[in-house]
Amino acid sequence: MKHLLQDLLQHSLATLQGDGTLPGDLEVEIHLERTRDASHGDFATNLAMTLCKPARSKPRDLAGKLVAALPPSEFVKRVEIAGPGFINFTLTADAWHQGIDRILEQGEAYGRSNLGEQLPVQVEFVSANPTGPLHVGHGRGAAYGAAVADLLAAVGFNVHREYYVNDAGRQMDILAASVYLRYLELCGEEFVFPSNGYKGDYVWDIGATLHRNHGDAWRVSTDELYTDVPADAPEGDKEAHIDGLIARIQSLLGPERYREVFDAGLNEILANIRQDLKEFGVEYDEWFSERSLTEQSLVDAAIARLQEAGYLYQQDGATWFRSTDFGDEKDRVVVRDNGQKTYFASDIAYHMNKLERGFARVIDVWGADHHGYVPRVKAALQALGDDIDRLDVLLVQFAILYRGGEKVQMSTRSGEFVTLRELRQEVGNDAARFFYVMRKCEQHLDFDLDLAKSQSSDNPVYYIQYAHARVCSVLRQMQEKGMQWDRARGRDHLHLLHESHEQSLMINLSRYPEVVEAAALNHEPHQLAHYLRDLANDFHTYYNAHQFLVGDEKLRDARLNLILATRQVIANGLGLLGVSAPESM
RNA sequence: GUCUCCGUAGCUCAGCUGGAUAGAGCGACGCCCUCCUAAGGCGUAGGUCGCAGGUUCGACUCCUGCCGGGGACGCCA
Repeated sequence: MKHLLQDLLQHSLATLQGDGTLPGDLEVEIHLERTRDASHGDFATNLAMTLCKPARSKPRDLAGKLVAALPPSEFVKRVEIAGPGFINFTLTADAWHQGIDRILEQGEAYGRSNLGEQLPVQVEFVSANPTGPLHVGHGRGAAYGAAVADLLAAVGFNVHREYYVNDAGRQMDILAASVYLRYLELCGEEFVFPSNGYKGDYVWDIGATLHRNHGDAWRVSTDELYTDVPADAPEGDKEAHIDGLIARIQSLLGPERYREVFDAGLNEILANIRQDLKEFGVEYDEWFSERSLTEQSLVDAAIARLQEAGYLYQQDGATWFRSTDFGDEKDRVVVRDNGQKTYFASDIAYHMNKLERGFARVIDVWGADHHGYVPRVKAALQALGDDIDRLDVLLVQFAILYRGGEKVQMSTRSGEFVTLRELRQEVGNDAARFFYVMRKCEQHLDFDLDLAKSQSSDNPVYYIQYAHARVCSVLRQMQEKGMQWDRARGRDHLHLLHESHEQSLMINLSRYPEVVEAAALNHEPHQLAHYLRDLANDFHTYYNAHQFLVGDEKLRDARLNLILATRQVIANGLGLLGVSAPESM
């Protein structure tokens, strides 16, 4: 409907450009908005106000000319010029009625479009290190990333969902060492577990599996293990301690056995993460291995390209990237003085690879704590001659859990954090998915566990789902009463719907495609969440005010068409957010 | 210190990329089922949009500077 009016205005503009009222080379975006006040009609545009300068005419005069040049349309009931120069459109009842019919006609496809023209877009999200289970912070990235991806797909982009698996690097070595130490403990060795090691119970479990498979065959004595290993904190340096242990374990086990320990941890935890996300309704097209970058020498290739471009230099034994040339605060190390490449180096290679894969747009969903990281990644891509406008980094703030009005304390230290799985078990997938995307991503999220669990209208998820279930319930009642719904009869009598509740429901239903479009293009699923709440409110109000299963079958079917259309839109909208639409509650 | 996000009703937040008289929910108060789920609905009260400038026909929205709060600033990943 919005696009139709925009087309009409486009014609009008072309006419005025043709007769010289407006400059012919003018490129204008027609801004059309829903009116807040019914006395201003249904849609309004400020076109005449924005164009009065190039037209060198008064806004209201120009508005008059624009209106005069509008092609006629069966859906436009009235066009008025108001205020400083707004052009207000009032649509005919037919226009709204056709909208209802289109929803029933299109069903699940209602709200989808081909705006994206199947342009390939990559959305990379979650990408948590496989060093432990996903926690509630990752959950927000998962729900948000999945919703953004689904929204983009809904408006016609060819979306590629990807998880970057950090299966290389020091943190994974620390995990491997932690697993092996737990294994040694099961063999009967006694020592103080490193302060920097991973202490979660899951590390025990992996160590136990290792012990089951190999018995004491891979055991080494504590004395042997700690030879030449620097002391741990507080006397010594915890980083040097863990690095020393890793090196010692690597040499004692040899490459093959070490790799098995390493992979035991990696595979177990990654499998857990995949299962968790799958149960959360989050699916990926690709799990991209960091290790594969190294194996294909892509990291070396990236460093070589930066070298050729002249942006690398040596200092203090390390290799630095001159990111300050591109606005970063300071230069960054890509190869450490010990010869190890930094995480940043593989990230350059990864992003280079992403762009080479031909995505028109690459979207990274990161935790907001990585925000300082954005300039250096963009700097690297710029140095490599890539178009950094193809990369969007969306930063997601952490979620803070509240229970009984109190903040739930969490710390990643010593494994004391709430996992995503625990959250899902406590409040359910639907509430978790919805609550996570209720707020703008860059905003701190106060996640009220009690509210998420409550089955009342206070809880927006239940409120919306209940609207859906109520429509289903009406249909069940209809059948019990032996009534039949005839969609065509309903369609032919939509003109009987003249209650104000019916009108506002129809108007809101017609907004849905616009909401999906805006939510997708702005990467703001919360817009859809708020819309659905509003729509459900319209429905509940209507439900309370009027009986649907009335004796007059013409009116009854018209009303059923309207509420079935409502059900469809709620189901479609919830679906895009990964929330179910139950038939009964 | 630098960067970044935030500041709108008592609380939690919207505000459609600059529009017309600033909106919801919760909480408070007062109401509504011989009726398709009261897991619902209606009404009332509640605001110097942090402060001060600027940009213009027009600012909650954009710019600058303050004030207040969260977060980030490693040869970690």
